Amino acid sequence: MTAATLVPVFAALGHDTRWSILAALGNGEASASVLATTLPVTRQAIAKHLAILKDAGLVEPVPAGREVRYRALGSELTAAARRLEEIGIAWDRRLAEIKRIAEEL
Amino acid sequence: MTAATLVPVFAALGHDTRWSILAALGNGEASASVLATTLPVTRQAIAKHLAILKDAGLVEPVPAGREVRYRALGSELTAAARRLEEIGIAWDRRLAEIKRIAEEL
DNA sequence: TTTTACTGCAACTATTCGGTTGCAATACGC
DNA sequence: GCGTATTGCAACCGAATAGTTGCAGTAAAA
Repeated sequence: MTAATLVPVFAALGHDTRWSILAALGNGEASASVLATTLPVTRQAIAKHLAILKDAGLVEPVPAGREVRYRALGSELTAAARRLEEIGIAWDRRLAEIKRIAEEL
Repeated sequence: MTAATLVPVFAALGHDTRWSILAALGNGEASASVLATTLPVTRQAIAKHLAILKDAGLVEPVPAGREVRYRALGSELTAAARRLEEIGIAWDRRLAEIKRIAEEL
């Protein structure tokens, strides 16, 4: 996972409504119409969010008869998490190094 | 780290310019003015991004004489990464469970 | 003390984003 | 075949966002 693919993932995760959608999909696949019955926005708004989530690779369409269900994909999430953790550890390691040098003086 | 504090972190990470700033800070503390010499936006734009990053807890101001340097904090990043990984694993576990049930039929 | 460099605040602009309504197309159920 | 439910597309609107310029305040340096 490169940085170019990482940023859209975080952008997708940076909105409450999309977390609501992801949380709902955590209980199993659902179509935009079904999601619209429980969430306080219209089906079209949900469809847009699903497109964003799909482009980020966080969600996968599952055609089921005349409707299109969506499934939450955890793999992309864990991949992003790994990258995030690496970067965070690198920063803190640098901070610790600077602190160590400062205390030596 | 609760979901309410998690979403702003991802929103902050969902923009290229802010990643450029974070990458620059990864090489050590820097002020908005210094960052503006290398990045292709004005100091004021960088100052706004730094405020967003600070609110998300990703960055910390370090007053140094008449200037204000900023330091990248890895701790918030790793905390967010842990949460993300948990959620991703939970989703994939559910997917595997569904697949198992489907194969039993 | 005067100059200089750096920060902070405010106003303004253009674009993106989240959301809505309306309509066309299509595939299922009776 | 006919009605109905479901998706997809396009236009539109208001609010938020990313960016700019300009100016005032302030602290270091000469």
